[in-house]
Amino acid sequence: MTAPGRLSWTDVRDKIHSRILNRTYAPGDRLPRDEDLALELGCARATVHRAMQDLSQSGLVERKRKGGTHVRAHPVTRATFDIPITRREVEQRGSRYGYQLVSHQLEVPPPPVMARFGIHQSAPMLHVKAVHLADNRPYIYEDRWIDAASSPEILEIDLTTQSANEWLVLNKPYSRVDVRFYAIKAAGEIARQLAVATGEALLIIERTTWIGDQPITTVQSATVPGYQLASQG
Amino acid sequence: MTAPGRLSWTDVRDKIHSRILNRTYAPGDRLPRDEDLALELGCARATVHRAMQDLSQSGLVERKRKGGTHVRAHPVTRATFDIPITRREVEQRGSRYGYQLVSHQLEVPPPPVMARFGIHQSAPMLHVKAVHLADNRPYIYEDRWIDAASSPEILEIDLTTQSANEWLVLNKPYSRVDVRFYAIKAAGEIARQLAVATGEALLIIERTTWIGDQPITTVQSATVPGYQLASQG
DNA sequence: AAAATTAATATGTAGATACTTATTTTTGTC
DNA sequence: GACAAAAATAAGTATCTACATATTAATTTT
Repeated sequence: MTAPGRLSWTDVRDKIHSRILNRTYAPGDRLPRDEDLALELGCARATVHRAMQDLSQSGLVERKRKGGTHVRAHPVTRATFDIPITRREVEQRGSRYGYQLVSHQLEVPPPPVMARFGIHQSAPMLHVKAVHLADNRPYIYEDRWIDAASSPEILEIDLTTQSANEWLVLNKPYSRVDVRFYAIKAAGEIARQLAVATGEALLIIERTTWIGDQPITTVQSATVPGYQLASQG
Repeated sequence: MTAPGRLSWTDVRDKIHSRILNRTYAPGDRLPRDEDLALELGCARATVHRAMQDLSQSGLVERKRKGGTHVRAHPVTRATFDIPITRREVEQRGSRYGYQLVSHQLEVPPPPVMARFGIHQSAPMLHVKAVHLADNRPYIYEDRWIDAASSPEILEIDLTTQSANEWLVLNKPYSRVDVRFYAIKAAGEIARQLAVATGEALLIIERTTWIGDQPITTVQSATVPGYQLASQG
C-alpha cells in the first residue's frame, strides 16, 4: 500500500488490532501513548493517531485526552447499515419498481408520532401512506408524516407520481437521523396493503429526520415477510 | 473549538455540509478540489481533507482520486448500531440480569448455518442454546454455533455459569462481523423459551463473526416482543 | 480510427513541527 | 485533611512539505 519499509496507518492499525486480538492489550488495558507506539513501530505520531482514530471509530478502543487510550472493557458489536431509497433498492435487486400512493392529507399527528420527533405539540402535518412495489408485488408499505413547516414545497408535489421518500431524500437532506428496528404482527391496513395474512411477522424500519432541531419527516416502513437488512462491509 | 479566527476541520465539515443542505452543491455535483476549498475558506488542505474524510464516512459524499469529490447522487441513510453484551444491556436498563443454559452439544451444523459462515462443510461445532433474563423474565433467546477449531478453549468453559456470549466477546475478538435483522413468528422452542404465545412477532438479530477467514461463532438472538434496536448518535 | 503510451490531476498518505485542550496529578495553602 | 491553584500529560488540531497512487485526459503510434 505504501513505499516498502514504511508503515502505513492501516499497517499500524492492524498491528494494534492484532495485539488486542492476542491480548497483549486486554479489555480495560491502557495502551502506550501514541508517541511511544510511534517510536516503537518506527513511524510518525500522526500515523499512530490516524490508526487510533480508526480503531476508536470502530468501537475497539476509547481515547481521552490525558487519559490515554484504553481497550474497551465492555466491547460492543458495532455495525453500519445503509438504507437506500426504496426504488434503488428494488432496482438493484433486479426487479421492476412500482409505487402507489394510498392516501395523503393534512392532519395533526397523534402523540406517538410527535414523540418520535421529540415534540409535544404540532401544527398539522402531511400524512402520506404509500406502497412500494417490486415486480408488481407489494414490497414496503410506508406510513409517513412530513412537517409542512419545514418542507412547504412538499404540498405542491404530485405524490401520485413521485414518492415522498424519493423527493425528500433528494431535496431535504437532514442533519440528524434516528433509525430503529422492531417487529410487529401484520394487521389492519398494513396487512391489507402488503397483501399478507394477518399475523405475519414483519420487520419495521422507523426513521425520523431533523434539520437542526426542526422535524422533517418520520416514516414507519413495514417490510414484506422475509425481508432482511444486512450490515455493510 | 480552536483558536479564534482559525477554522477547525469540524467547522469546514459543517460549512460544506450546509452547502449540501442548501444545494449549493446538489446531489451528483462535483465539489471544488480540496486545495481550492482550502484557499477559499482560508485553511490548509489537510484540514479540508479531514473534513471530507468525515463527510465521506457518513455517506454524504464520494471521493475518488483524480475523479474528485461528488455529492452522492443516490443518498442513503447510514446508521450505526451498537450491540452490547446482553448482560450489560439488561443491567443498563436497570434490570437484574440472569442467564440460563438450555443445552449444549457438539454437532455438525446444518447447511443454513454453514451458509452463514460461507462454508460448505464443517467439523462438528459446539451448539449452545441459552436464555438471557431481565428481572427473571426471558429477554433474549440465543441459538449459537461456535467453531471448536478456532475456539477450543470454549469446550473447557462451564457454560452453565458463564454465558458463551460474554466469554466469546471478552476472549475472542473478531476481525469481521456480519449483522442482519429480520422478523419471525414465535414458534416451537423459541416461543417456549421466551414464554411467549406462538405467532408473536419477534425481532431477530443474527450475528456471525470471523477472525480472518476462520469462523468463530454465529448466533441467532430472538428478542422478546416489543424489543427495539435504536441507532447511535 | 483504434490502441497504446504518456502526461496531467485530485485525492491519499507519511512525516515534521508547533500549539491547543481536556484531564489528571501534584503541589501549596488554609 | 480538605480544597484550590498550578504543573504535567496525552490526545487533538492545524500547517507545511513531499511523495504516492489511481484515474482521467491527451498524445502519439500503429
